[in-house]
Amino acid sequence: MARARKATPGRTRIKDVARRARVSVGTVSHVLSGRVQVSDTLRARVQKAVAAMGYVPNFHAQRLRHGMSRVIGICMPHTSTAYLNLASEAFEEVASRNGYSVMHVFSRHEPAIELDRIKELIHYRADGLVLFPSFTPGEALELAARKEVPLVIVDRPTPDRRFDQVILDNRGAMREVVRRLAALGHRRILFVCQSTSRLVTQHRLGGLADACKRHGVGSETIEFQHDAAFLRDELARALARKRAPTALVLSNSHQASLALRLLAELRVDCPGELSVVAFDDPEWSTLVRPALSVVRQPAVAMVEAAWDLLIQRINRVAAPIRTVALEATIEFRGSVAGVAKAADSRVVQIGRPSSL
Amino acid sequence: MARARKATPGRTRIKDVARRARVSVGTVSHVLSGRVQVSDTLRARVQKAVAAMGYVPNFHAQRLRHGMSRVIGICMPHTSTAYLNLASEAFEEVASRNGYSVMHVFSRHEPAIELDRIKELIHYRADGLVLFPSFTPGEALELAARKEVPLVIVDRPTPDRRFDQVILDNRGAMREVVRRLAALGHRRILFVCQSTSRLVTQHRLGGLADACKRHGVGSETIEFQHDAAFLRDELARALARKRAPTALVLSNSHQASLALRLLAELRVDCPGELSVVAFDDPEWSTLVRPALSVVRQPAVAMVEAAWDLLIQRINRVAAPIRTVALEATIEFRGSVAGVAKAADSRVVQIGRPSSL
DNA sequence: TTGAAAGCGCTACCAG
DNA sequence: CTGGTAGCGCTTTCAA
Repeated sequence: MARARKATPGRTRIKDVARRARVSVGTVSHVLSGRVQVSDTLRARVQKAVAAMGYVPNFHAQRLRHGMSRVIGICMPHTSTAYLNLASEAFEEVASRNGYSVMHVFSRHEPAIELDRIKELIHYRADGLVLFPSFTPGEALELAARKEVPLVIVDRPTPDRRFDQVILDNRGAMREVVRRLAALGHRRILFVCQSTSRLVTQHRLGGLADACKRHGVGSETIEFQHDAAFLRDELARALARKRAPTALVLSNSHQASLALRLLAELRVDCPGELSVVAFDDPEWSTLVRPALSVVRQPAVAMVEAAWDLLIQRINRVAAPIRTVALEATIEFRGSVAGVAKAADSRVVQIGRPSSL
Repeated sequence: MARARKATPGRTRIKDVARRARVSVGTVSHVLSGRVQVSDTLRARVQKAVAAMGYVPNFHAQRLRHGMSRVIGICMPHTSTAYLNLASEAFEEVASRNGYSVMHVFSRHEPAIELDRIKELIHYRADGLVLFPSFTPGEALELAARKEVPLVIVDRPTPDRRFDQVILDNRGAMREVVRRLAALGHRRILFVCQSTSRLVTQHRLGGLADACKRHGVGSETIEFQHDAAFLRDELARALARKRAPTALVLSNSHQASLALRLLAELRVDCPGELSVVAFDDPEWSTLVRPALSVVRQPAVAMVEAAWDLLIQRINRVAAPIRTVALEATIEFRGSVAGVAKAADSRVVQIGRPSSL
């Protein structure tokens, strides 16, 4: 390693192509970019040389030259849910279709890692950023704002007025869930959430309150801070009561899988005694019996909306900060049953029979 | 857009830092890299300026200068299985720990997309590539070989002697599965695979044959080419026979979920009539009843092995081409039961009782 | 210890 | 239409 590697060894440079085609580097560049007319003769020569040598322009030189990287950074907690998966693939797809590449990083729900990864993305000079934020993305957002990197927040509503956002219409989704449960005769709904301090939870609670009032349904909330034992006890307590809830709404698939386990332990019959609905749409929702009823986020549509917003920012389209809220798809399956009006708390199977 | 954007607007350059610190750009660079001694006075001035201006070096300029990108590309079919997820996150983690960034692309099992993505990665001048190959990664591999980009193949054994590989010890895993089934009294095993032409299937078939011979077990194979109806018929036929198989081994979680459905349709009792084991370890394996028995790939270890191999290639460590085969973890759960010796095909529950 | 300057590979300007 | 060349921001050599 005598002196700094002269060029990347073995890779052809534009100069080599030019020499071989007996033209100037400028001409090669013109042919390649197509932005300047070149005579057929020379163009043919250049193209032959390019093909023969398998020439691929040096990305870093190109980017250094014109300031944009044509790379979009995307940061999400992980990809171990169907939803994030779908989002991640859809994003790669739309980016690729538009001539962009994607740089993908994971924050693992850790604000510190998130900040670190966003830094990395900025360092790499991503033209724009898509962030599925952690619970406290403050620093990362601050950084993006300071660096003036276009960024759009997806998935988790965030109280930050500097960035475009794409979120689920949580309030509307919750209203609709309650409406449909009420229509099935449910009159007491139990809602489990991580923490009421989150904006997403507040939106859902808002929808819950709205709809409960309208349909004459009672509701209660368990704030479950990752504490399985606590959830178990609260669940047991709520269900043991005289006028126990007949429907349970869970905030995500993790809670759903936990709750299903707990209900089994507690020997609570689902949907006989308790109907269950969960936000998120885990892969296994149709594999368990009874099949889990879900509130599904429109992952692809959300990502496409995010793309549009981001591209506009990147292209410096003047526009006020926007928040796009998309509608959820609600799918009631075996885990939800109707409650007979007459005999209070008597439950009637409504999903298709458990043919598995 | 009068003339080509002069520099990235708003971003500080090393020149600005130098001016502010009243030193030359060389000195700033020296301070930043730490590779050249700088007096305390100047170093302090530079550091202050850097901090004050929030200076971050231009990545592309750095890379252009010294030829390596410190970016590793990773290409996998998707991330919608727990295994690929884990692998993807583990890889990001190990890369980050080693000062590399990861560029993540998905091939969707399409050789054409795979080739395209690998091209992209090479275009970005990734220092190295990790490939979870499609079934026919030939062209992509050819490209990497031609461009002399270090690449390691992970997950799916590939008949290509130019690259390091990290794979599961499929032969060993299959042997062990059979050994354990045999120990439980199973004497006829049914193996379902996608296509016997695949190397991974051949390895597994090899292990199956070995172990069947050793333990006096009979085996048969269904080659299932994504044809659910065909699988259903074959399954029905096999199970209707006089000496029907008592254990079913599936090649992946997709097959597993399909097979579970089909067995239910066919009213086959699992594990009563048929024990079921699947390669892969889907998230839902412990959520279904009976819990699915699995052969789990050591995702993290595989990725770490891949990293080591790759880094050595990147650093031009001379070494012969290596294939690292790692051991699987086999977990028998409710879906596997013992077969009583006396009454042929009489099955005994051995998993923990179906508490759910 | 410091600074000046060459040059990484490319694009785009401008002169011919 | 074509070619020469400046310069993107940085690192590293070399001379002071």
